[in-house]
Amino acid sequence: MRERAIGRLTLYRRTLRELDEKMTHIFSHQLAKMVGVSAAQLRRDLMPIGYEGSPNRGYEVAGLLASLSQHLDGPGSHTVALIGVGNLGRALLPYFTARNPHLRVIAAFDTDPQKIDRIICGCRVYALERLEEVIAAEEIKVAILAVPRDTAIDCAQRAAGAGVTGLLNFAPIPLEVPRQVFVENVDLTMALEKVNHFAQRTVEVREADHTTTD
Amino acid sequence: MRERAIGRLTLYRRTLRELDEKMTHIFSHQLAKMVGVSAAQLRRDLMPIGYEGSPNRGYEVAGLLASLSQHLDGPGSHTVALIGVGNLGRALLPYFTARNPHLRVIAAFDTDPQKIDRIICGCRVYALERLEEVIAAEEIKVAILAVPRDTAIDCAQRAAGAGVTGLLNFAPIPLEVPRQVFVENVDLTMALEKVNHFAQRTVEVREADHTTTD
DNA sequence: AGGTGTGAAGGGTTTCACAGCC
DNA sequence: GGCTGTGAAACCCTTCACACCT
Repeated sequence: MRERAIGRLTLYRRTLRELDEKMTHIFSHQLAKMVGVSAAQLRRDLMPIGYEGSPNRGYEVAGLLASLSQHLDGPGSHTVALIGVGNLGRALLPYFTARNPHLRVIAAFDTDPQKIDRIICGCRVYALERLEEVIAAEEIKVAILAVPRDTAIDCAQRAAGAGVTGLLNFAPIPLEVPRQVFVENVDLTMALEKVNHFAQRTVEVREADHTTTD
Repeated sequence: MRERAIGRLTLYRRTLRELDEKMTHIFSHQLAKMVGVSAAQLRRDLMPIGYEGSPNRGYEVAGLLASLSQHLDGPGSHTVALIGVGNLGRALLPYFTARNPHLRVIAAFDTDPQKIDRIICGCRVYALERLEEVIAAEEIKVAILAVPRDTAIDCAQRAAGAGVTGLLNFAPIPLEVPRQVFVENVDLTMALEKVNHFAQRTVEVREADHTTTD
């Protein structure tokens, strides 16, 4: 399915999980508003998963939830590795652990001897050398890459070699992995600079408005 | 300009900054590869900023850098506020501080009395009540929102009311701000679940490949 | 020959608008 | 009447292809 739409499906699921057992049915425009999309878009996103609502009751919450989970989750293990337990990694660990019991970070890797073999947020930190060994043994398919830029490409290749097929990459550098490995880049600095650009533009627009309003 | 392209312009600038004084000229395909985009896309992204390269030398690094900065940065202050110094916020502070000397986080806000009035990474933490006061006094236009979901909408509105025109939002909820305020949403849980989905799909594809290859 | 700038084509995503249904 | 599912249109973004330049 379309890349963008998959992301939104996870938002629908997340919202529905909290609604479950508070209400049994929901209309597209209600759910859409909670997620921040248009009703038309929600309905279109739902089309490929084949779950149908009824015109006068909307969607059955439990049923839609089940259908979404079936399409979003594969048959796999739903375990995740965290590569790099630095400043950012150490924050991501509790972040994901607290939020999503369905996707569990079960192994972390770092080079710092101070961190190796410690357990952080219920997750053991291994020496980076053991990356392939642990990922293969645990059959981990998803890795979060939060290492310094210089080592990111190497780490990504090693993870892919050990069986990882999905990477959430925080390093600001293009990875080089086999075609079938899915990479989602999150570039926080880019995001902040983008916000700054449009924020500055708004200032100009406001000032322009002032001159025309005066 | 187009939303996506602006993001990439920041990547070109970041890369060029490191190249500066190591080489004086660069071709589109070289820079494009470093950033992870196609050469055609880079040239198209550069079109609106009006900086022209020469066919046999490419782009002059210093000149392009200056031109990019002129278009990306407005006339404003380039200061940022961090709202919410919890698990994620405490990581973002050193992250941005270490990376980007041009955009400085100069004020943070939290409700935890333990944190208030302390200085973290050179940034003072204020009581959340003083949000409007400090943002207005410092003329901050950009804020990073890293508060719990329940308080995000309120914080965003207060920030916008105090003069913020750009928000980098980590809370998984749609904000409600005036039209002219630019919002960039970063939903880490969505990103991870998206990766998981495609990672699982790849497993299936691989297995399908196996059956056809056998 | 091997670059750049750009019109035109292509592909993906979102919105519109409406038939069909309860 | 007000909802759903969906073809069609609109929009945005990326790639192609090529004239032009050195």
